[in-house]
Amino acid sequence: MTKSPAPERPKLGEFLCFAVYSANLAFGRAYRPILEKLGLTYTQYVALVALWEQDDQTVGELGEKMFLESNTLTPILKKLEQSGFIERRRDPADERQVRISLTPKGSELRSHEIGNELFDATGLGDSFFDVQKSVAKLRDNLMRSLGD
Amino acid sequence: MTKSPAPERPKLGEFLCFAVYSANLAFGRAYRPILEKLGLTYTQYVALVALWEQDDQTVGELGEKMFLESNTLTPILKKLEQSGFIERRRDPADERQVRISLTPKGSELRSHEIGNELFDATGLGDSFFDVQKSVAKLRDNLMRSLGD
DNA sequence: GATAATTCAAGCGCATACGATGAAATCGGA
DNA sequence: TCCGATTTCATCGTATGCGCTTGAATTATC
Repeated sequence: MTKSPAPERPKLGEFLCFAVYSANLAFGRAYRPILEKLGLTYTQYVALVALWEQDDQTVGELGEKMFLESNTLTPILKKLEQSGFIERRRDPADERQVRISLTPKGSELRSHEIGNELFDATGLGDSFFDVQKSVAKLRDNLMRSLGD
Repeated sequence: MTKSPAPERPKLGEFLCFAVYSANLAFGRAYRPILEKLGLTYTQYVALVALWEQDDQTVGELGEKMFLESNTLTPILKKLEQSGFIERRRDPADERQVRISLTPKGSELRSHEIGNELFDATGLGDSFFDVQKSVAKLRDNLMRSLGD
């Protein structure tokens, strides 16, 4: 019997899901020392970025952009409120909704350009934006395939 | 005073860190329904993949490949042991180390080709492997930059 | 051969992340 | 108007993920 051609099973490092999984851990660790001086966690930072793009959002809108449910977002937003970066208050027109808005302290942070500090660390050079687009596309495709 | 040209601050979706962050969430959700039929979580699955590549590793070696610390890995491995996928036992030569090895049940799972089921869902086509390489490179660059 | 330094897994506290559920407010049809 | 369905946020339980610390075992040094 001839030995099978051995389909060369991919090694762990070659799995895309694993690459994304570990790259996310790497980003978290790279950001940690920068953010912890500001008293922020990585997820809290992402929430602030979303609010810089569009202030005064409801919990649901913010969650849609961050791909998070309210049950995950609520404790994070309460922390950001405690730290004085944001305000949470019920919408008078619809008391079911909680609107999130930046405080001056939260807005001010925007000028720190934290994200730019890590551009070099990615080592991607000119392909940075291509990778960014590809990964975003990957995410959107996966999300869409879940809706079926 | 002339209005500044507005450096066009990147929107949230344009941040690479956010793309990776959300793509990781998307992968987790895509894998969940497949894996939960097998009684596995996403991280538990990644650990099994690492063991398929190389059986009989120590907790430390496994953690190095998965970019996880032993404190994170230990409870995950205990779950996998309870579920009957792996065995944990102290290395007689160095009793500090715990060696992890696959049970028949754990090895058998390899033939399910779970990863292949999601290839189409990524919608990347031929660029799949390019993206995989880019993201792995990104991760390695970030990790290396942390060592400085 | 005793002691100090190192290594390694494990325990603890905190912070996400998600499914299931609950509670309050709103909406919509009879 | 009234009552059930829906929307929206919050709570609870479980599972990662990390920094810090602990305790056991090995290695290095004298």
